[in-house]
Amino acid sequence: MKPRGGRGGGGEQPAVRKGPWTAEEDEVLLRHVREHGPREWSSIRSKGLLPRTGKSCRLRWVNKLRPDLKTGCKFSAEEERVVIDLQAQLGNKWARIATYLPGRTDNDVKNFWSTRQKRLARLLRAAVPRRRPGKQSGSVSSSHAYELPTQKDPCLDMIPFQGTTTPAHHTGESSSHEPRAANQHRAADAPSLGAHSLTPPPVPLLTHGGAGAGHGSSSAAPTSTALLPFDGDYYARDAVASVDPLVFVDPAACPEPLAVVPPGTFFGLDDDYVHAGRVLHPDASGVRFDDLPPETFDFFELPHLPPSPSPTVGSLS
DNA sequence: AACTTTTTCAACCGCGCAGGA
DNA sequence: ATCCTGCGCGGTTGAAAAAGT
Repeated sequence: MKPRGGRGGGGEQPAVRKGPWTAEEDEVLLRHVREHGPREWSSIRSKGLLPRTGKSCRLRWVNKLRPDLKTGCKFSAEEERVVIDLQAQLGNKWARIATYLPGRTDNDVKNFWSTRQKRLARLLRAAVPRRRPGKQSGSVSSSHAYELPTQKDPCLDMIPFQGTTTPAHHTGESSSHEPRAANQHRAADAPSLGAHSLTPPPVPLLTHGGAGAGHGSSSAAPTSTALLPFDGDYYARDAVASVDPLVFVDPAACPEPLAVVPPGTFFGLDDDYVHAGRVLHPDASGVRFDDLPPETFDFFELPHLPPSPSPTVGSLS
């Protein structure tokens, strides 16, 4: 990464430096925080401690130097679930979502989400050319039993994390994931949340159209709402095992299935999908309906969905 | 081994809000 | 009431690293 060209700073202050931080700069910043706390960012430059803007200093602290950060570890299954659920409820309120994830920053969450979106979009795009829009209702792939999801399709209620919840799933199996503990400890930090895990107050989760949900369309009145318990691991892993499946998993992040989409829930998955990228197979990357941007579903000719609303989240905002 | 593609992550930018003058 | 300043947030960019061919 080459340093990006800086602009001249104003007045007598040294030119603003941009680009990667050096260890020396980090040290200066840390010292400042030690002495003054994580504030007065602007004074760092005005005092000539660093040729960095206050914003830059704050960002560096928040994203890299804070002592409580989880660095270098991928999002766990639990964290993924939290992000996905909260994104569906809050929209792209990354900072807010990050408060539910100890050791994660808004930048982490943002990056995680956008990576996911890109990956999923790419996967679907790779698959789309096989079918042209229009005309072929229900003909996703005649050689497969899968059906196109429609907004009314109850299958959509099977969208992972939302419809697959079963009370019986809570087996503690997932407790092997360290994030559980993390979330528990965080619960105390999130006053607006209830006690269990991150447990936000019951908020209607969108249970249809991953398309909408994926865009933080919390204000888009869900056609059906399910007040899910927001249980620590409502991945229905147990149920998962009994359903066949397209178990979408990110093997790197989670050794266990995250969720399952029974046949027919998704779309005609054929070899192309597999070829397109490690998906749709028990060892595939995490793919969930509600991850997908609406445009991803254009191809399915879903009824027109309202534009992604601003995340007016009733009980969480 | 070399090259290409994809993913990850650090950092910047612009905007909006809040608080103080 | 208005302006200014600092801060925080969300979106975006681009380099480095990893994975794939």
